[in-house]
Amino acid sequence: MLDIKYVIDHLDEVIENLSHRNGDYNYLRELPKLQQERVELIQKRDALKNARNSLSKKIGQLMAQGQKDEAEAIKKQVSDSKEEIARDDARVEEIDQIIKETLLKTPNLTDASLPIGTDDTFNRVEKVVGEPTKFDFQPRSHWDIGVQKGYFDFDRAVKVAGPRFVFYKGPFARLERAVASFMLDTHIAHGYTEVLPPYLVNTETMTGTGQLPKFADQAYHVDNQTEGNYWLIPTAEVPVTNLYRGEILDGADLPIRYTAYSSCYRAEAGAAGRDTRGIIRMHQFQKVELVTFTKPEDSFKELEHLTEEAERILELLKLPYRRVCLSTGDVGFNAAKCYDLEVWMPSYENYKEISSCSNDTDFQARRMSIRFKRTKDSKAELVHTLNGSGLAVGRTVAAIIENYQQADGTIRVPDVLVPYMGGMTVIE
RNA sequence: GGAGAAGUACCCAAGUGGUUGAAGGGACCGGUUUCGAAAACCGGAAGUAGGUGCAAGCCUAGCAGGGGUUCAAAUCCCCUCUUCUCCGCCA
Repeated sequence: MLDIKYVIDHLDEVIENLSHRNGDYNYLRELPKLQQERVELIQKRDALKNARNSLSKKIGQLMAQGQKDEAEAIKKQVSDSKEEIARDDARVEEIDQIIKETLLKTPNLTDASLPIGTDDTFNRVEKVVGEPTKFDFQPRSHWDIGVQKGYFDFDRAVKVAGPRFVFYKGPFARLERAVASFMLDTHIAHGYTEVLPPYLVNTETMTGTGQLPKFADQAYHVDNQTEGNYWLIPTAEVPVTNLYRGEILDGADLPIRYTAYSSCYRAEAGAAGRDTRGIIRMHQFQKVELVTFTKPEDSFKELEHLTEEAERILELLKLPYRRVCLSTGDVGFNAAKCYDLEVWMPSYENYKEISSCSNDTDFQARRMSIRFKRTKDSKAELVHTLNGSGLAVGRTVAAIIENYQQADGTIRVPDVLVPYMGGMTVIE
């Protein structure tokens, strides 16, 4: 959520910035009028309330002195303002609601360092690590390999759940678990604290990180008849970032760095026909997430730190990848700046997104009211929040299967994963 | 799921209709004492949001959340949430 005062004071600049994301944000021009009406009403109403409060106090005193008649006379006077106060209260509340709804559906401002453009073709490749894997045989896709070996079962997943679900079996199930453990262990060795969050969260939480109200169609809603009204998390970012919703942190504790493994649930509405083969785009997938809370002046530096932490996984797994800075038209709703990490995927003969690392500046923090104090006596300021995949586990497994496949149909286990596979060096 | 109890500021806690935004502790800050510390004693400040002002300050809201009664609500009424205890069920 943007700051109402900032939006009003920099209206043209804000609309100009947002226009680089695509879409029309001229509705923000309604805000100054609303805000003005709001302030005028508040001033008028507060004056009425002030008069009422002091008269009421006087009534108390008169009653205590036994001057009943005079008290009665004042009572009448106070009653008269009641209706007007109630009317003003209602209108202020109404305006607050409109302002809030307007701001909640408005995305974050993008940082000046982003390439300006309408879509992903304007994204800027910032670095390329390793080279596309070369094979002296015809490489196969991870789904061909998995289905043929019986380690991926898509057909029965359709029966049991539906399309875009999968059963992992045998060594592939173990590989998924190994990859997740390896990622977590790596991150905690670099100062991230492991968190195991709830997979179901409430509506306030989903609103705090920006999934609601605008993207309800992307989330699964779980509504039990007798108890509970929950949303399945689309990423661990949601519960973990909401950890400190409504709190004031000690500035000395920042940055706070968390890593969390979770399953993630996404409706993938509007993705029909995209990535339909394999395990690239599932309704449920596993991900290891990185979440950081920082002071405002540190967040862009922290974005580099967090992205490098995610890259570390790819480097240790010796997977070819590149880092891309998303353009203004491709960057997510919450983010001021976002790097995608893309892994080389032989079946696509291209790089495929495997991590998305964002600096959300104070956008989520303002929605959630997460603040910090530099010292005990200083004013509370909004923190900056960041998050990134470190990494998507399923896509990492797919990348390993494809990049580490061998001519005889077996798959070599990356060295760093061997201990996690119980010493197994090759998946037969 | 059933039955009870409770939710007041950083923590404990008094307060059942009228100068109570809130007694009293603790923690915190300053001081006395001490080589220094602890303890004790003295003193002090106190959070949040909105409005206004250069500022000091002033006004409004706020005692789990939301409604209601009243001239006036932490205090009375209704609903919701959460926590605790006992029973039941459960990985």
